[in-house]
Amino acid sequence: MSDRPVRVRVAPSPTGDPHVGTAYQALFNYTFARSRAGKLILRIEDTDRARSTPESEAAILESLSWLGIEWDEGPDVGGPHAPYRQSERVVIYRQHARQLLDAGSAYRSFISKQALDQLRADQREQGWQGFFDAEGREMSREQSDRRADSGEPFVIRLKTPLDGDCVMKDLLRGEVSKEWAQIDDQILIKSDGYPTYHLANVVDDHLMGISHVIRGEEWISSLPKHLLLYEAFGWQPPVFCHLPLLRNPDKSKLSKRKNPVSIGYYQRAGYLPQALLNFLGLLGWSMPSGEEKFTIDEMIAEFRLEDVSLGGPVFDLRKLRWLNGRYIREDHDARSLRLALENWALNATRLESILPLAQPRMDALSDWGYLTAFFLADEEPFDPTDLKLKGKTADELAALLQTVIWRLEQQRDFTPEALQQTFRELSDSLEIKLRDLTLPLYVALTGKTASTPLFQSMAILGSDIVRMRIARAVDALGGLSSKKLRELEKQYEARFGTRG
RNA sequence: GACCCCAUCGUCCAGCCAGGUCAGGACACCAGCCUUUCAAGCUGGGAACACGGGUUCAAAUCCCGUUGGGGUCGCCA
Repeated sequence: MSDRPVRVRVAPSPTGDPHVGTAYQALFNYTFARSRAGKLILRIEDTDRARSTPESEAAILESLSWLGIEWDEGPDVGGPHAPYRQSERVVIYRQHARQLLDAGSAYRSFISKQALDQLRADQREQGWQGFFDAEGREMSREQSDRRADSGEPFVIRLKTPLDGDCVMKDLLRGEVSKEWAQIDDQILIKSDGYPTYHLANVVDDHLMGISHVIRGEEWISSLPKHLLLYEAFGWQPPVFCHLPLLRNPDKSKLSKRKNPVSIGYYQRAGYLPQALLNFLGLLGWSMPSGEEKFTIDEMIAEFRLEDVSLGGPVFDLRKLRWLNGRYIREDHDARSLRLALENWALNATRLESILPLAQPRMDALSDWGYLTAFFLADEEPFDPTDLKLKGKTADELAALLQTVIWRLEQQRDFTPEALQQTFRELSDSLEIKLRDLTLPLYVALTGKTASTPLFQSMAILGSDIVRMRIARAVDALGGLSSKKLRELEKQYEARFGTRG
């Protein structure tokens, strides 16, 4: 299988902000592909039709391009295996699911979602770790067809062995084995007719000729299901390589609650794409020479997949900042730095969007600097004692600001009008006067109690920086315990529906 | 909780696979130098093989156990 042409893929799910974890996976896939004269395929895994959005997909492509990751095939550039968006390949998955049904490797399950919980609990009680639908497994094909034809809702499940071991091979870990009894009969086709990740990724990886699946460690526990699918189809599986997961400073899986994770944030905060990519390359891998500053091409020249280390690396912002500083100091003269600055934010368009907000507050041209500096910053320092809301304790305000962050996470349209609308609704439903609600936000966002108009300023700052600054305000107020957070989340969902 | 993965300075890595130099580099931290200040730069410093058993003349390196961390246990990916 090592003779096969190298074809790897990065397969993000367009369900939110472009994530640095995606960039990390993309970098290693890209580097591996280039080092082996192979191809990188970008595939959009949008089979979760409730959460996938075109905006998110566009943002992901844009972020990866910004970083300098180049893919050879993808939804935007096409390729011999188009389409590269899973929502456009549903027919293919259904055909393959049918094939599995015919072969007896999968079965229809007619259990309702409610009954499912009970059944699962029962099986657990009997000491069964996986899950299977005995009725569905036994059901004759005729009966199964009849019930399906009559319009009864169903899912298609993979028929997993009830005993024995599954022996898997991981490029970095060697052989890993797991009891089949631990593995549930994975749903392949959901009741909405869309495939789950497990089916879609195996079918696509095969059809697209993927030679190596390089993905996050979180997938290792579902590898048996994937392997079983390859076997059921009679396909040769690719080489699997699970990369460690990026971590928060407390070692938990990198999450937006504890660390900025959106690529867009790093862009807006003034990090250079080369530096961010270089930094990501330092996590789990190093140059043989020990040099820590390197270009992607230099990395490609030295990269060997088997050299990746397995400890979950902490995403250390301080080191990223240092590296970024080296790029700024070592790779630029005044002219090219000016260009970088213009490219980043110091350009006519951005300035002309900011200026109308400052103009009414300017008596001299020199007022411009202090009035608008916060537009061009990452963090904006504020006086924590300014962070208050009439009749609310610090804890209550923290909770309130967290609610605002969640609400903003769902805000696709970040125009002043849309933001105003959102905040009016927020103020109504929280029964807080809009004036009062916005005051702490001025402090968090602009560093001052009085500044340029909030919603217009927010629109210019952009969602990533806005949410980060509010999150920092929450921290400044003492933060929220995880218990408190869970409570708050419940209240939030009761009030505004489920969050992303 | 069950299963799986992982384990070198606070953090990121090198060393491990082919046991044998004071365990090396970087970030951060501290000190000094340079300097009109602050950075940057330079020099130096403190800082780790999780623990316990084996195997061996010899273990960070190989094996087992313990502990710790992480992941998974969805009609999310």
